[in-house]
Amino acid sequence: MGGTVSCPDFDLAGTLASGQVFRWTQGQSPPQGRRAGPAFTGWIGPAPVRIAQEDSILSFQGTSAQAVRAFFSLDLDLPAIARSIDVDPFIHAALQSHWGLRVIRQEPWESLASFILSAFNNIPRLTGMIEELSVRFGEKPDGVGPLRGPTPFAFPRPEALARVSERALRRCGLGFRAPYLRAAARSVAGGAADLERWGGLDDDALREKLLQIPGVGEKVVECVMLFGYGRGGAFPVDVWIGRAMRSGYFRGRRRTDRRIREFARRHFGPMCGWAQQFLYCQARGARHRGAWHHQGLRTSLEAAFPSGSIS
DNA sequence: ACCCAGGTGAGGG
DNA sequence: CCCTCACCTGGG
Repeated sequence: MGGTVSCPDFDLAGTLASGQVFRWTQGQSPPQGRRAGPAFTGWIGPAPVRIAQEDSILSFQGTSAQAVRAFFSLDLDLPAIARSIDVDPFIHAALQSHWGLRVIRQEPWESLASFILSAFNNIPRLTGMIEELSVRFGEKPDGVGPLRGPTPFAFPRPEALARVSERALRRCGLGFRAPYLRAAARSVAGGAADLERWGGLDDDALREKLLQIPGVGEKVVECVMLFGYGRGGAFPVDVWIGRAMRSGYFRGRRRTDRRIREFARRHFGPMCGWAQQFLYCQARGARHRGAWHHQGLRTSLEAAFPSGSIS
């Protein structure tokens, strides 16, 4: 299966690099075509996929156009979302710098597991852990031929991980996260956590349910809601967003994550999760450009968020 | 060698 | 509620 889909207001490379998903890699050779961008390989649900962008056209192999659209939220109107969250100079700058960024919708289980593993971790290591788990416990779909990515193994199903000992999980480098992931897998596999059915719940009910899963706290809940269930009103506050928000909206003063989240929901409205993604990339971009290594935190954030503070 | 990382859960104020 | 702290490892 393969084909093309139209993708206005979309930045494939930027979206895949924005810390929402951890199993996509840039392929070696761009597909034929003068203005084609690099090809990426990864997974959309159970299917290994290869995909490349040329202007406003996405060409892909391995899955359906509908799956591609859903995965990258191409069915949503980014300009409309942007207008709704474009309420101050900080977010405005972030929207401009990262135009085309979209919130990805991946499977709730993979999202849940990935963000459980993100605790007190860094992205390179997290990526390695997920890779290791997939190689050892993921299924290999039949007929993985021409579009084989880095790993011909799917992300492990909860049933598979539920059978694995904590010790074996630790051997994948999970450290103290091993019992958390194991407990979550057992909870899902055993039916106590019915991720599929929970898709029908409203935000508050879903939040409450997810929070009961072992190893899942407020931050992970928001990530799963945003990246796994497509809930635009979720607002994960990680260290990067925390810094950015304190700097931009609270004059650098301490605020609890909860307060930051509540402020963001009021301030940005029902699609605040998208604002989060843009601000996250903006804050992280400042670090990648070296700002935080060579200057103080405050000054670098001012570089990342060029206007004066509000609120 | 040394520091630190996209958090959670437990304990106490 | 809010604050503090320990926590497995391996990238940088």
